[in-house]
Amino acid sequence: MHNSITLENLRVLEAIRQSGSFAGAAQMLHKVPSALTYTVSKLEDDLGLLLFERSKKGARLTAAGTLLLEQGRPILEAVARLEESMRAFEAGWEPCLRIAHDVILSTKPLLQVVGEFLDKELPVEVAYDSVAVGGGWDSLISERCDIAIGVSGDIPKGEFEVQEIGGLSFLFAIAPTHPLALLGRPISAQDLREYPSIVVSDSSRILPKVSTGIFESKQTVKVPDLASKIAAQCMGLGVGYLPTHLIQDKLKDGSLVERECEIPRADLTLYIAWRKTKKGKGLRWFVEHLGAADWGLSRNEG
Amino acid sequence: MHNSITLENLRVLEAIRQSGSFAGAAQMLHKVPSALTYTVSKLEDDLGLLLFERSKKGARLTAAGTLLLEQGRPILEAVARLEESMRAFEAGWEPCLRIAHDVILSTKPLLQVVGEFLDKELPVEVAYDSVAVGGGWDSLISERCDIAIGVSGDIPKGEFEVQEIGGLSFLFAIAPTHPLALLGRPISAQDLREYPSIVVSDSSRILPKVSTGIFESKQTVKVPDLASKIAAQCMGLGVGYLPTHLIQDKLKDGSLVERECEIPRADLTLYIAWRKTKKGKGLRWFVEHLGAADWGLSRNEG
DNA sequence: CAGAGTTACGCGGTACGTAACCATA
DNA sequence: TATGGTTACGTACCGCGTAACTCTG
Repeated sequence: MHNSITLENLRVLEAIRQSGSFAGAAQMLHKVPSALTYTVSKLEDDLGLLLFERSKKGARLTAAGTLLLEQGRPILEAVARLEESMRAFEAGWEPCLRIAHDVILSTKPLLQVVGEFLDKELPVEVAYDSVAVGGGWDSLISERCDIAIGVSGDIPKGEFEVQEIGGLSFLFAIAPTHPLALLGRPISAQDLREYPSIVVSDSSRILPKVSTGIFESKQTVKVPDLASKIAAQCMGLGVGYLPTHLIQDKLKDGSLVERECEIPRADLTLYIAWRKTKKGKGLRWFVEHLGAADWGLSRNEG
Repeated sequence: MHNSITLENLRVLEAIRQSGSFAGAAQMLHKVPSALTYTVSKLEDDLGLLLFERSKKGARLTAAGTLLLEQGRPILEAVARLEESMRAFEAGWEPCLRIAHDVILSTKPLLQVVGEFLDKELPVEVAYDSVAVGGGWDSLISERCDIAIGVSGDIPKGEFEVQEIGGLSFLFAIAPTHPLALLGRPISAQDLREYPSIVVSDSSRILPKVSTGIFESKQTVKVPDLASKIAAQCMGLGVGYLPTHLIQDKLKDGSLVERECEIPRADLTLYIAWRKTKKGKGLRWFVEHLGAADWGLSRNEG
């Protein structure tokens, strides 16, 4: 009476319902009709309910049978998904892959790669999160992600592996109406002190704070992300270096103009990074495809 | 390799996880440890994955085991619910009970009874729907509900059973500012023709339309439900009979006043109705409790 | 040695195949 | 007679209990 419902039972019921007869279901399941008679009869008197109306022309579900299968079908589907999950896990596909994406990079290439991955219809859940400039290492170290895209600078030694995805250069770009744009000569440190700078807040929680783009300015405006910084500089709120690849269109339509600045901003090499211990196929696949994606950066190779 | 996951397997895994050891789980399941070793080992090499890290102090789930059980636990719960459903069905509780509630009645007693029923924690889904005045029979006949509350008039013969819940009387009640309120004498049919009537639209789809409260008026305003009709008459938009029990407060605070009208409106006896063929315990229970509820109607009995 | 897990072995039940039987179109 | 369901019966396997072994605290 207890635990009489098994997955095999449900599969048998479902097969009978689908084919409309015990005989048809027996074929589907590579069994003989008498086996199904046995199984169904046993279940029926375990439950104390008739599940099929038998006729000489086939079998149809009773109300009880319908109720059972209506709730049973989703269970079978869940089990099928679970089996698929386990097969994938056995084949080396991790059940979940978390990607941290530095906002300094466009999301388009990432989304494209994610889309390609989803086409494989694997039971691998992909989660991605945008992190502030420089937040990738932090996310990786604190195990909030498995892959960080767009990390740079010193590589925390030992447990991580990296792959270069390109170089990032900066331009000192400001609104054409800004006083510094009209200067007519290279901008000096002295000039900079006279005007506010726009600074992206660093949301890194573990690594020491690395302020990117801080000049010695009399005022600074903190903004949450690079898009805001670009917007702020377009409005002439302040000045600062911006990643070349993100402001091509702004330079073209004149929202921003490039100026020479005496305080240089070193080029940055960006990487994808992940833990050496993680060896899932999903991670491999993503490292490979993210590495080959076009992030709009300068590349040394090819 | 296929269909290696069974409910019994999952139950065993869950017991081991809970107790933290094969020995403890064996006790829980009234089995011997070797049985679990057998079961788990078999599953493990069916899946090709280690599910537990065995130590001399117990057993802990591996990543694979965690994945399996994380998806497996909801499946076990679903099966438990399913078994409960079947037990209830076997005991005579139908899986779903649909109640049609005539808007002429307050929902409060209904909700109270539904609340009591839910306290029994049976796997019976209760659905209720409000139907327009007189829509109960229609809903019942077309199998859109199992119980109709507040039906009246002729009883479609044969296949239905009914139980009286009380009588419904009507008052000719209108806004105190309405010209007919100031008439100073009983209102005649002639008087009525001079002013708009408020009529509740009948949403009945199968039975012939029975217009409730249609006078021969030069104008009629169709409203979707009784609440709207009351509101409309309070605003002086028109006149008509209203159920006594629904306008007690309006009469008390003076939003409506009662007037005598020469065109009478017969009292109505209201019933609960259901199909004779339906014999579920839920239906029984609801008929009994809905019949005993206080609908604010006049009762003949005790 | 107490308590964990595993292995070897034997038994009982049960799910299933074979086969014979019955009923309908 | 072709098709579908049931019953009777024999069997193979599988899950489980018994028992002996191993390892740690």
